[in-house]
Amino acid sequence: MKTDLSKKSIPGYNFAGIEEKWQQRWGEAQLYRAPDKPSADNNFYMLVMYAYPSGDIHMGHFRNYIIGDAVARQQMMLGKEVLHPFGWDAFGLPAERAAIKHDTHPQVWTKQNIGVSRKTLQKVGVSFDWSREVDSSDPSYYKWTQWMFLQLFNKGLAYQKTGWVNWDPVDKTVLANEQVKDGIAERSGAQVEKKELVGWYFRITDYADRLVDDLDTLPEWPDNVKTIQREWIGRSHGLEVDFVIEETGKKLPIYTTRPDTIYGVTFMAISPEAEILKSLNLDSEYTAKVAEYQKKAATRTDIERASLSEDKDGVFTGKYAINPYNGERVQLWVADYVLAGYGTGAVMAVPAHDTRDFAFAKKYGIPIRVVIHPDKNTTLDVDTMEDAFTDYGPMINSAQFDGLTGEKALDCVSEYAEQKNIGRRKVNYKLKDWSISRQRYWGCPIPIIHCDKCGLVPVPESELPVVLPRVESYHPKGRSPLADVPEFMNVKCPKCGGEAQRDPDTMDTFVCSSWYYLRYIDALNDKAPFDKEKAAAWMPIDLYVGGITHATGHLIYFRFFHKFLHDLGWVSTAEPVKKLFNHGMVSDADGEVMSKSKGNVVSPIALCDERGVDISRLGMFFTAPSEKPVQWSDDALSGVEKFIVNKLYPIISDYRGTGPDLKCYFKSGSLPEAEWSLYIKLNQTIKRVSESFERLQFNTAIAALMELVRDYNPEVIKSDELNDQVVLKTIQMVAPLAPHLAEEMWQLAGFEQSVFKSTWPVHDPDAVIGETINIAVQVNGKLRDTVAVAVDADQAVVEQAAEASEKVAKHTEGKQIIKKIYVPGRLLSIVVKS
RNA sequence: GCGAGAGUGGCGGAAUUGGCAGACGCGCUGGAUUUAGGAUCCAGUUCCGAGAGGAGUGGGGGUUCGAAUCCCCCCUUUCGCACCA
Repeated sequence: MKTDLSKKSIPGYNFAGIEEKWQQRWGEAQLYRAPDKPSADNNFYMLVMYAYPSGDIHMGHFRNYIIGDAVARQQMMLGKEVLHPFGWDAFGLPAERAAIKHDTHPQVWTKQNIGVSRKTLQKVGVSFDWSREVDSSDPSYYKWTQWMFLQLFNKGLAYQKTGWVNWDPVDKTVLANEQVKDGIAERSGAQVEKKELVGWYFRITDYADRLVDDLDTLPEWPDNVKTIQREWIGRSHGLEVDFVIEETGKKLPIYTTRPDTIYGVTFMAISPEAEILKSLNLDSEYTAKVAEYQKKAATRTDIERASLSEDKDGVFTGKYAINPYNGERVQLWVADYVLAGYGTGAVMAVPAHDTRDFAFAKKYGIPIRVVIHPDKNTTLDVDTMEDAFTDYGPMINSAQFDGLTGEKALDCVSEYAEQKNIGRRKVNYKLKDWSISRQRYWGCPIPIIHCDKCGLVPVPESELPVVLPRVESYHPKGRSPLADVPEFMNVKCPKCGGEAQRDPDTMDTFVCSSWYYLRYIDALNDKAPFDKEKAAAWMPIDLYVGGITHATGHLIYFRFFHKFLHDLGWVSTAEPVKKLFNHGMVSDADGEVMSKSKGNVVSPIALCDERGVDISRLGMFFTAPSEKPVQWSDDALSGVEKFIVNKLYPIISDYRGTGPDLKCYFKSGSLPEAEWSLYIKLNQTIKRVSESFERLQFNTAIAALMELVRDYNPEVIKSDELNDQVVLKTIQMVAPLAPHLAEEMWQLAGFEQSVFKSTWPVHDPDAVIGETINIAVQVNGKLRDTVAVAVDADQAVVEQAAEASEKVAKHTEGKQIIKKIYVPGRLLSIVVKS
């Protein structure tokens, strides 16, 4: 791929040589090395999600990282001190699985992959500061993950409990709710089972309110992510009402968001897993039936339960509960449409005003009582109702509350409960505490010691890290492989010195990724996870680029960690990230997600070897705006390849060597027309490209550069200064997108310093509009002609020009002109009466 | 089912706030050069029409001098949530 540049002694475009040369020089010059402690107001923290080292990076990573790279490089040119680090999310199940498959050790496998992936990233010229690289599976890192755990433990935010968990029967481990979708484990694809198990949890629910409320302080986060997080946290305001079990007088609290329907309760329903069920003392004729039902419910997965939503079933317990509002006695049922983990695990059932309760009541012939009407003049008839009426409306059949509606009704009914001490207002969340125990080997050990005498004892900070022992066998057995390693398990209790045992579980890898962005700031610190002052200077992250898949997982977890660290005084900001950007996914030409099993993976490294890094980058940028999904096809490269090889690179041979002052603007009238219009084109391009960068829409930036290069014709340019400004500023604008090429051209132009040390061009505000402009002329809203007028022409001049147009006259002749609307610089709209 | 977004040429996509729809690129057509063309250059390329002209941003209605852009209804599609009481 040589270009003939015979007119001057400029070598052809040899991308391989250029890439190698500059990657080496940039490395030597430590171009990407971020200052240890930046000035507080002139820094930019550019973060991309760190990578799971599975083999090599793929096109999705490539896209993600070149977006971040373009921003980082432009920020350098804007004079910012830039932190652009990278690292490895190195613990986790896939490493274990792959290691088992290849009969190697997870650590070996992981380190190998890190080596390969790092090399690829360096090869594609991403401007990471590798001196800050982190590896979450390295003791120097996970020492501090354990430290984080201990901080949470000390504040009572890390705790152990027995609970119903999501059990992955394939990977044989517990999963967090965030790792299960539609009852299917995200990683293994297995149907998740319910299991009652002891495990560690983080009390993220303590932060639920702040996690919701502070979303309002993030204007630069995409709305969809904020909405997803709000719904995931699922805050609702309601009332907890104490119903009473008739026989025993024991309280049976339920949670409702519709206190205004409380007089419509005709039965109660309890989840088969609910604790209260055990204390009911069922009569013998019901015990077996209920037990059988519980058993059946336990074998059903969540999806099965949900898919049966049309057909609700349950069993009567033989017991009754009393509604504290009206003293009514209602049947108590067990039904698996009631979730054990939400509210109190029991609900008041109002068939007339809840679809689920309605279906259930219909099935079992339970009475339905209407207590809300759509409005004052419409009444509902129980006999003809086909579905529940779930909207708000005036209360009826509700004693003293009759006539109240909506907000007011909720208020009064709640108020009454609190006065009579039969209930209390309550806020509930769908968000559950974060389950972090994993019964697997390849993870961060939990720094807790179990002592018969002292209970749960944290490992003293001075003894961190608790090192993950190197073991031969780590096959999943359903309990942690570490439990079978006595050298690891058996320790002395740090408190009493007696025999004690370590915790055999390892942590969810999302714990590791909840604070990695802070470690980058001070990656080599062995006295603390990071230095507070350095963090205060760099934080918050100015831009975080990643895929949307993390909206309910990582992006909630790490906000939680950050807030916790904020409370401890370790970080100065309440939120970690100022601007979040989700790039679109990369799929193959048929729209299929690229995966090894499908064999449709396009390797960025192969692409870059074949076509060159800069062409590959430009191809990816040009094919779609960054937020949209891309169906990758090599066809996307042909346009940008021609542009680079035939158009852009050769302009360096037109450089005349004046070394112009790039800050110097030309004055209107100082250049002949052709040159002035090129000067305007240059400045329009600078403006468009700069704006495109702000929106991360590199496709339009490239389009603008293509236009500029197309319009650039050195033969008609007499001013060497202008000519050279165009050449140099074009190189600068293309530099963040095609760094090697730009750097090479910059050097050929005679510069000794890197183009990334040069200053990003600023458009001349007096030169973005030409001397004459075209004004559109509409008649009755239809475009009839355009007229060219001087840029400073007033309405009268434009009207005159419009009148002179035959095309316009054709539509206005003999008609009465009602009005004329003039939009300065854009159009003239003439309204006529026909 | 609920919620949010999207729908523009053969294709990827442009069009800050309502103001010349289709920038830029791919593909395609014609031409030039060439032994050759999967190279390069020039011209053309939304649709209908020979032309004048007309239609046109998923479909239908509306607001406006003017709508891809705002409002209402419908269709399609992507994503999220999915018994949360």
